[in-house]
Amino acid sequence: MPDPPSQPLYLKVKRHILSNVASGKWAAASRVPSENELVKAFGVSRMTANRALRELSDEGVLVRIAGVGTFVAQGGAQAHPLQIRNIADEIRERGGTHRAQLVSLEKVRAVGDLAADFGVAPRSLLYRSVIVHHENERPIQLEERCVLSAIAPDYLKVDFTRITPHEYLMRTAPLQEAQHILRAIMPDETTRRLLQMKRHEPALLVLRRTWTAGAIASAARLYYPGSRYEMSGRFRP
Amino acid sequence: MPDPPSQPLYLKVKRHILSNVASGKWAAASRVPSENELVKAFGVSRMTANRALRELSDEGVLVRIAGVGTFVAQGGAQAHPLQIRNIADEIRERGGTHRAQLVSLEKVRAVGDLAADFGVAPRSLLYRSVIVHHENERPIQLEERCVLSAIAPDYLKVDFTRITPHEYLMRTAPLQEAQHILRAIMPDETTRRLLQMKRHEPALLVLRRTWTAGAIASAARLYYPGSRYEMSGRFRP
DNA sequence: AAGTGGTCTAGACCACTGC
DNA sequence: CAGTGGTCTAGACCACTTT
Repeated sequence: MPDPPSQPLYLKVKRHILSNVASGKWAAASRVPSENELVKAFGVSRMTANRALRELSDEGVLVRIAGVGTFVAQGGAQAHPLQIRNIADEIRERGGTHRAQLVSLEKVRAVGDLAADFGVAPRSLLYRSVIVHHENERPIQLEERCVLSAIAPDYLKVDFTRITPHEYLMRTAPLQEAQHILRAIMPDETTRRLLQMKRHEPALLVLRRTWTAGAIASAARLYYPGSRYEMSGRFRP
Repeated sequence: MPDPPSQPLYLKVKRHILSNVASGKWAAASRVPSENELVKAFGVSRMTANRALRELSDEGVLVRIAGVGTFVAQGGAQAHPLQIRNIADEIRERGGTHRAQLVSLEKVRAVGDLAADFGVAPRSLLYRSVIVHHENERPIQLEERCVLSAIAPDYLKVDFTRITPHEYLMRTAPLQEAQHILRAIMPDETTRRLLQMKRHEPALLVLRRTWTAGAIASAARLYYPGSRYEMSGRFRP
């Protein structure tokens, strides 16, 4: 079948299953199609169906039992101290007012560090937004975000003073997985000025990458002034 | 080749690569054997070699670049901010050696903020330990911890060069709930010296409080050098 | 042109579970 | 017994990078 391999077949199968699980159409503990059923339904080889199911199992979405079948995993009710929250909601909950200042919004090619940092192929088309979020007119977060153009084709037309990238992306590409990296750093001069920080004041840097069906959908660098921000979370192990 | 499949072949290949990476024989950024080289070396098919390399790539051990090769990933000091981990285990998992340097271990009275933090009456009896944890003889965490004397009566007699406070407390007072607060700060002079940090280098401060049966059992201030440490976590929302 | 990784196929054998 | 997942093979085509 010499189809135009626009995207890998195993990803198509993964996405099909993921969307059914995410929408709740396939409830937890319910059975998903077996490898042979997927072979017939998608016209792929068993190895390809196997890879889709195996990866979803590795990711915790499915549970496989040899000789029995494959089932939707129980959705763990876990509390995460580092939630993915919308900064505007966060500020409003504290009773503050949120304002977004758009610094730049453009189309870029992933080259060098960008491709490596964000884990995409070199020269991929990305959209990049830089926004300063203010709480009560004081800058509290500098958000530098890159998104895959394929995920959000209209990204450049969005009015990010009215809606945050987080809100927009949640609508168009519901995330499945996220990675956070936290560092304490000294901000560079540009970052320092945008956040109106004093000299020698450290910043908290959060690198956040979100994934949809195995592909990175969006990567963000979030800078917080050390003196004005803290992250906290409470949970039960 | 109908060998006794005592263990999957792709796991043998993975283990071979992992042991070479963990032992440092294959340094970061160095090249690992290509799929075809593994095919010859292990007598497996290319699909099997591919699976071994792909999974190690998914796990962050390797980085693969199509058309170029497969390389050992840069392994930084990493921890999950969401988990409460034992720093000694964390270091050992990275293949490093852990050493604890006891700075002080004493009995203190809860006064002022300390009493408020713990929610105990002023002048209550607390135990306080200050320890510098080293990874490969470089300081990586300064742990300043206070525990309720009622929770751990023998705290002052423990040899904290052999067991971490975390390990000890897990035995005597299994925690039920925890709170984390993360900040980027400039360390004071004492902290800076204990962690052998450069001037103007920021630190990551984690305030951790744990509860047992509704009462605070322990409160810790964990300082990490910003240049030598990062926390990361990956999860599904 | 040669080598790399990325994907895919159409078979195969195995151990296991449920009927 | 038929069905399941777990693994493996020997090919194949592709896009890419390096030489």
